[in-house]
Amino acid sequence: MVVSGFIKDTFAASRLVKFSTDSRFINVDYSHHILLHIENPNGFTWNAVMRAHLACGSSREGEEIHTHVLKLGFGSDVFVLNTMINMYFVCGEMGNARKLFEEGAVLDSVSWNSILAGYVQMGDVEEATLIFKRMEEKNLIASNSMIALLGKAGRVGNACKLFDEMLVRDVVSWTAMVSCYEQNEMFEEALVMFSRMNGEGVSVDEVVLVSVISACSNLLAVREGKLIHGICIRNGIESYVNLHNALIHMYSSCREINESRKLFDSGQLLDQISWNSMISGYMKCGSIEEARKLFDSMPERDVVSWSAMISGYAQHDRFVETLELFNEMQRGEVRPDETTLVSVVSACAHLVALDQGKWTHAYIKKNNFEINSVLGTTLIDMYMKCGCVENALEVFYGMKERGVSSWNAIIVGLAVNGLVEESLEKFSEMSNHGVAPNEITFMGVEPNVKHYGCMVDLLGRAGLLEEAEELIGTMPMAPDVATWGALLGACKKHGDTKMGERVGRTLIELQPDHDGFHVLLSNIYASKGMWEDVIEVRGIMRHQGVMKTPGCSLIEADGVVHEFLAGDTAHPLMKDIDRMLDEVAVRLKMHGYAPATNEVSLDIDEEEKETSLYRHSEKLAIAFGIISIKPPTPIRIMKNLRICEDCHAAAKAISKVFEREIVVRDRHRFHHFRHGSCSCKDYW
DNA sequence: ATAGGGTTAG
Repeated sequence: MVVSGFIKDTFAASRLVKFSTDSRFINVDYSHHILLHIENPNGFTWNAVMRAHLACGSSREGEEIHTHVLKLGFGSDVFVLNTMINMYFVCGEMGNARKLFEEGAVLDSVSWNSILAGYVQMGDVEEATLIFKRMEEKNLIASNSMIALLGKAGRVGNACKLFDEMLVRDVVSWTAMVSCYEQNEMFEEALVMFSRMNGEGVSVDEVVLVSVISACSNLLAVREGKLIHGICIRNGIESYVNLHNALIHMYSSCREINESRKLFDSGQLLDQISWNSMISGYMKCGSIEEARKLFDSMPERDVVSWSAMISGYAQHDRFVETLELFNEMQRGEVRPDETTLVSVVSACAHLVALDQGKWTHAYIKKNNFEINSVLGTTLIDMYMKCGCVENALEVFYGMKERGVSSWNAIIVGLAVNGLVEESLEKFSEMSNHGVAPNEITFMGVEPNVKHYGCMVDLLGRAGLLEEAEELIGTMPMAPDVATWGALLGACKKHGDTKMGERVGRTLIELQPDHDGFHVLLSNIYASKGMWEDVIEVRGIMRHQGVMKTPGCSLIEADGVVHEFLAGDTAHPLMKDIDRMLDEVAVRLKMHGYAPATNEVSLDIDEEEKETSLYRHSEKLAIAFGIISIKPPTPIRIMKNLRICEDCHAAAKAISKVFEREIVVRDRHRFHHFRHGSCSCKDYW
């Protein structure tokens, strides 16, 4: 369209500008061109021009026009003002937008909504909330956008409250709530919200349907999915392509891949996402060959199509095909991206294909791919599985951002490669970096609350009491008695009365009938001369009828199981055992081992301490073992509790001096003592 | 005329 001469009709000119911005041929220059030919541009015109700048995101030229607008006196046109606010925040200049807003002589509800929308789009909850609070009239649009913002910020409670307080709600308000739940992985609540919405007779649209179908996919709720599919059909919007794709995805997530295929075959409107969804659907359902057929027949393959196939092969342990397809991909036009490479590196890790792995790493570096948290973690895993600790560390140190998985990969990898100390070092480094460990951090096998217990114990023994307590605070499950017990023991050992008291009281609450914790707490008080507290704890014990159960060890000799209790003298061979204990003491002393007289026993009363030091059940059992179990059979002792520290020292000494192998099994693991050392160095 | 909600593929 050519504009010649001046346009007298301002309205027509403005429409022309608007056309240039609304049409697909957004063109700032063209709108300027028209502007030059307009005799009397009005607010409408300037607004249209501002919109052109808004659409192009060119704030510098926008500012020029802004100045011009002010000069001509259109600064007080509220439409122009609002569009300028909008333009500035689209260009990321909230400062300018805010300045306009605060200085604006005429503000209407749209101005308020616009400035609010700016902060909402930036995700700035604090500023948005301030603006929202300042609004005299909390209109529908502002409330809706606040709900969406709160949802994205994870503040579900605040979003609900706002929603409940609204006097008028429309489909957008409900959609904001549905998606608020969804984004916070509260999928059931999202469905409930949708059915409440239906109950109130609010008419649905494709936006809310797409959102709620996604909730069904996540819940694998195919029954509800089908109901919603029916709603789509009744509303005549089932062929809306996004909705169509969401349904295809929903059915394949629920393993009804044939339903997906029906939709796929019936769809007049298929896009790239439809094809890719179908392929990944087949992969998810294990129909690898069907996925391949579809892939081979695709009119156009993008990086997602390739990645879907490559990662599908990797997820089904078809690693050779993973690498083959990746090689085929490189012969074509489509470039892989970070996600593709994760699958490839992961396949290398499983195949322990170090050469291909190294090649892929080099490829990543050469092509300047960003080694993000996921890709870096996969590389670390690959190198660790191949035993290349140095390469893994190099990747680790080169990473900009490290998630908890990255730390896990390095901690577990080091441990698996036998570098236990380095692994533990990384563990404490992880805490220093403010990354909370998860279950996997505590080894690749059977991660559970016990691993926390071990780690708390380990940290506690090293005197890192605060770290140990912090670790308990980050546990994803409720800390059990053993975990708190480990920390209490550490408090006792390192003389932290304050923490010990806190932990001891927690424990007593948790398990009021446990004898050991009462005694331990009372011992902690006793060691600090806090006699009144000692008396109180002893009083609680008496009051609750808590009896101290003695420690117990079992040992088998000639097919007979012998039981020893701490302080127990009932065994028929007790005289021999006593004699042997004396001999043990003498021989140990001869070899320079000091008798453990200054060790305070953890589970024995103060007054019993003197007499029972050598009557710990394990020590009795060891003495008995030396008498009854002929070498070279190891002396095998079973403890139903954790073996205590002075016993451990004794076992080490005895294994050396008496040249006997001793195996103690507590409820966590086996402890082997040979030639004066223990197998589990990491533990003690 | 200007302001609000969403999702689907690796």
